[in-house]
Amino acid sequence: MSQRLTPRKQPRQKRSQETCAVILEAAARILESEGLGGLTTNRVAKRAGVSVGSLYQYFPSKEAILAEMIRGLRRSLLSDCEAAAETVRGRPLPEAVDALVRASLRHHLVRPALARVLERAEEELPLEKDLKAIKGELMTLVKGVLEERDVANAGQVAFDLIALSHGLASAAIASGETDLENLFQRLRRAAMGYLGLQSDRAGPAAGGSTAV
Amino acid sequence: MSQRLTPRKQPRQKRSQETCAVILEAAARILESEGLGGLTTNRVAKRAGVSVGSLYQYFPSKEAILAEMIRGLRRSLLSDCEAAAETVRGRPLPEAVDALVRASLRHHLVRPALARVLERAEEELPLEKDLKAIKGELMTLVKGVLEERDVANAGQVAFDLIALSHGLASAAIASGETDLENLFQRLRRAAMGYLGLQSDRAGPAAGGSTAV
Amino acid sequence: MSQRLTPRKQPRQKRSQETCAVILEAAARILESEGLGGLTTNRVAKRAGVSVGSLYQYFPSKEAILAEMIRGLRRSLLSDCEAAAETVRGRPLPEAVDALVRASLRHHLVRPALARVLERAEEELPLEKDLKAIKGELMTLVKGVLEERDVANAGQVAFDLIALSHGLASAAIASGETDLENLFQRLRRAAMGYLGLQSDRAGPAAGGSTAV
Amino acid sequence: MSQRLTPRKQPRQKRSQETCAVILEAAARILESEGLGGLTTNRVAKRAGVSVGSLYQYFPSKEAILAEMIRGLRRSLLSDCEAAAETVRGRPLPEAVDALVRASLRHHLVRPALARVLERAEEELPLEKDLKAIKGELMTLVKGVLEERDVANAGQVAFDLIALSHGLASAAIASGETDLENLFQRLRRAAMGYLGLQSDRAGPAAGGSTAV
DNA sequence: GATGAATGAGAGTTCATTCAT
DNA sequence: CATGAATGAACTCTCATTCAT
Repeated sequence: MSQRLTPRKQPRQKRSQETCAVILEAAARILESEGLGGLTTNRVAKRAGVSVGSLYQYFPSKEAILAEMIRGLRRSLLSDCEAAAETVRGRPLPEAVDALVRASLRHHLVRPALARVLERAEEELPLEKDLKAIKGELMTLVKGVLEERDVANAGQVAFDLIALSHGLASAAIASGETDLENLFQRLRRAAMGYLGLQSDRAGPAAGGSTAV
Repeated sequence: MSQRLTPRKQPRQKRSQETCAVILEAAARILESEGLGGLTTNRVAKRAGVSVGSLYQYFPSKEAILAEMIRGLRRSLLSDCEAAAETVRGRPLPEAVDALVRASLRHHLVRPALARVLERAEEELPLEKDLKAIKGELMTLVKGVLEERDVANAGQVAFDLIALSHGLASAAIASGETDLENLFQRLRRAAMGYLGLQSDRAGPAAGGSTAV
Repeated sequence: MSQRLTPRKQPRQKRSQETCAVILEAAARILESEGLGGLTTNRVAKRAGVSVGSLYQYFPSKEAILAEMIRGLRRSLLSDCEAAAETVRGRPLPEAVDALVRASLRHHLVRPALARVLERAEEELPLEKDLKAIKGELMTLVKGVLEERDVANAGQVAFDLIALSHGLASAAIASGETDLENLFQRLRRAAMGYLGLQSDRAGPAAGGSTAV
Repeated sequence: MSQRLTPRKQPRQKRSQETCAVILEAAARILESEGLGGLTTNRVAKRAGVSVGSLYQYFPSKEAILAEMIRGLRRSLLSDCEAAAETVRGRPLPEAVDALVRASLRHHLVRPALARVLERAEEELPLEKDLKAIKGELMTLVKGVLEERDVANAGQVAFDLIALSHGLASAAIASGETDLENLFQRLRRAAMGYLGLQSDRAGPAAGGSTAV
C-alpha cells in the first residue's frame, strides 16, 4: 500500500541525469502555467520531450515527481539558510535574524508561482519521512542560531519565526509584490518585535512611521 | 468555458435552503475526512442523502460547491471581525488589535482541517470577484480600525498583520496546537512588535523571556 | 488490498438486471472468440453496447466479471447435478453414477470454448471463498450420493471421479468431439472401473472391444 | 503478423546455449512464483542477469520463451514415456500401463506449479505445429504400446488414458497431494477399469474397499 | 423537481519491443 | 554482440456531468 515517492533510479549516467532533470523542469513549467490540476504524466512527458515510459523509468508515480520537486526546493532553502547562518557566525542576534530572513525571502522570489503550488502539493501528499526530516533540519538550524545567542524557548521561537516569515512572504508574493527590500524591512519589524528587540528602523513600512 | 461558481438558484423556499445546507455539510465532512482529492459530486450527493441530479440543481458544478463553502467561511470570519471591531470601538490600538487577533484565531480553531483544505482549494480555483470582494472587505475593516487609531500606512499594515496572523495561526494549528491562549500571546507579540508597541507580556513565548 | 470480485450492485431493477446480463454475455462472446487475452473492459463495454462507466457500475473490476461468469457456470453445474441426484434417489450406485456423469458431461457441451477459458481464468484468479464453497458443495453432493450407497472412502472417491470426468471430458471436447453418447460410454467405463463395478458395455470405446 | 515462436538462432556455441538456458530458467522461476501474469520480458532478463536486448537475440518474442518451455516439458515427458515403454517391451498390458502411468505421474511432480502454468499458457498460445507434433508422438507411443498388446481401438483408448491420467493427476497435485504411490494406485484403478482389466488392489483408495 | 443509470473523455500506469551506443 | 534507455499503444478505472424516467 505504501508508495515510494523516491526516484526510481539514481541517475548515474549523464543521459539519465539529463532526462531526469528535463522531466522535472517540464513538470515545474506545467505547474507554473496550469497549476496542480494541469499536471498529468502524459503532459509532463510530452512537454519534456520524452515518452511516458521514460518518465516512469525515473519516477514510479506522478506523486514521486512532485515529491522530488518539493525535496529539491526544501533542500535548496535549507542549504541557503545554512550558508546564511555560516556568514553571521559569532555576530549578534539581530544580524543573524536579518541574514536568515533575507535568505528565506530570496527563496520565495525565485519561482514564486512554482513555490506556492509545491507548497499546496506538499499538504496533499502523504508526506514522507525524508521530507519531514528536511523541514526538521531547518527548524533545528534556526533553533541553533537562536540558542547560541541565548534566546529562551528557542524551539518555539524558531517555529514562530519561520511561520511568520512564511506567512508574510507568501501573502506578499501572492499579491504581486516584488520589492524584496521593502518586504524585508516589514518582515524584520515583525521578527524583531516578536523577539522583543528594538528594530533600528522607524516605522512598520518603508519610510512610514507609526503614531500611537 | 467560463463556469459560474455561484449557486444556481437563490434558495428562497425552506426546502431548498435545507437541501443546500445538507449538501454543503456533506461536502465539508468529506473534505475533512478524505481531503480535496476525495471530494466527488457523487460522493457528496450520497453523503448528503440526495441524488446527484438534485445536487446539480443547486450547484452548477463541483467547483461551485467549493466556492460556496469558501464564501461561507470568509463571510463568517468577516462578520466575526466586524463584531470584534464593534466591541472595541473607541478603545486604544493594543486593545483593538487584541480583539481582532482573537477573533481571527478563534476562526482557525472551529474546523481546522476544513479551513486548511478550503484555503488550498481557494488557491486552485479561479477565484471569483465576490470572493475577492470579501477578502477586500476584511482588509478594509482592519485598515479602518488602524486608521481610526492614527496608524500610518494603514493599508500596508493591515495587509501585513493579516498575513502574519494567518501564517502563524495556520502553522500552529497544522502542527496540532490547541492552546488558543498560548498561541494568542505569541501572535500578539509579533503584531505588537510589528506595530512598534510595547507588548505587556515579558517574553516571546508563554511565560518565557528573551535575553539579548 | 483484497479486491471484491462480487458485483457492485444487486440488480434489483429490471433495467439494471438487463445491463448486467448484457455485459456478461458480451464478455462471454469475447472470451469465446478472442480468448482470455482479448478480454478488456473497453471491449466488453463496446460489445455490450454500454459505456465503460456503466460496466464499472455493475462490476468493480475486470476480474469481477470473470468471477461472476465462473460463479454462474459453477452454480449451474451444481444445480444440474443436484437435480440429477434427485432423480436417482434410492436407485443403485451404477445408475446414480450414470446420472451424475451425464449431467456433468452435458455441461461441458453447452459452450465448450467458454467453459475452457473460464476454467483457465479460475486458476489465475485469486479464487474467492464463495467460489470455493460452490466447488465444495459439488464434492459434498457426490460424496453424499456415494455414501448413501455404502461406498467406502467416499470423499476421496468423489474427488477422483470428478477429476477423471473433468479430465476426459475437457480433453475430448477440446479435440472437437461432439458425440455425447460415445463420450459418455467411455467415461462410464472409467468410472465404473475405478469403482470396481462391472460395466455393462462390452468395450472401452463405442462398439469396440478390448482384448486382453 | 504471424510470429515465429521458435528460437531465433540455433544456439551452436556454448555461450549461446548457456544464455538460452539461463533465460528459460529465469522465466520458469518467475512463472512459479508470480504466475503467468508476472512474466514480463524485462523481468525475465533481469532475473536471468542479461539485458532485454540479449533476451531478444535468443527469443523473438515473449511467446517464444513460453513456447520453448512448453516444448521442453513435452519433450521430456515424451522421452520419459519412451524410456518407460522400452523397459516394459514384451511385458503384458497391465505392466505396460503401470509403467506409463508412473512415468507420467512422476512428471507432474517435478515442478508442479510450473507444469500447471505452462499448461494454461499452452492453451492461450496459438499452438504451433511442432508442439502438436510432440503431443501426437505421445499418443502414437501409447497407441503403439496398446496395439502391441492387442487392445482394440487403440487410438481412442490411448487418448482416453492420457486424458484420464492428466485429469486426475493435475487435480490431485493442484489440491496439494504429494503421495505419489497413493495417487498411482488410484489412477491405476481407473485405467485398469477403463481397460476392463482386473486391478490387483482391493479398493479405489489407499487401503479402502468398495462395497456395492 | 427528483432520481440515479448512463456517459465517455481522460487519468495513471505497464510492458513488449526497438535501436543508438 | 551486449546493453538498457527509450518508446508508445493499450489497459484499467474514475468522475463530472447529463437526461430519460
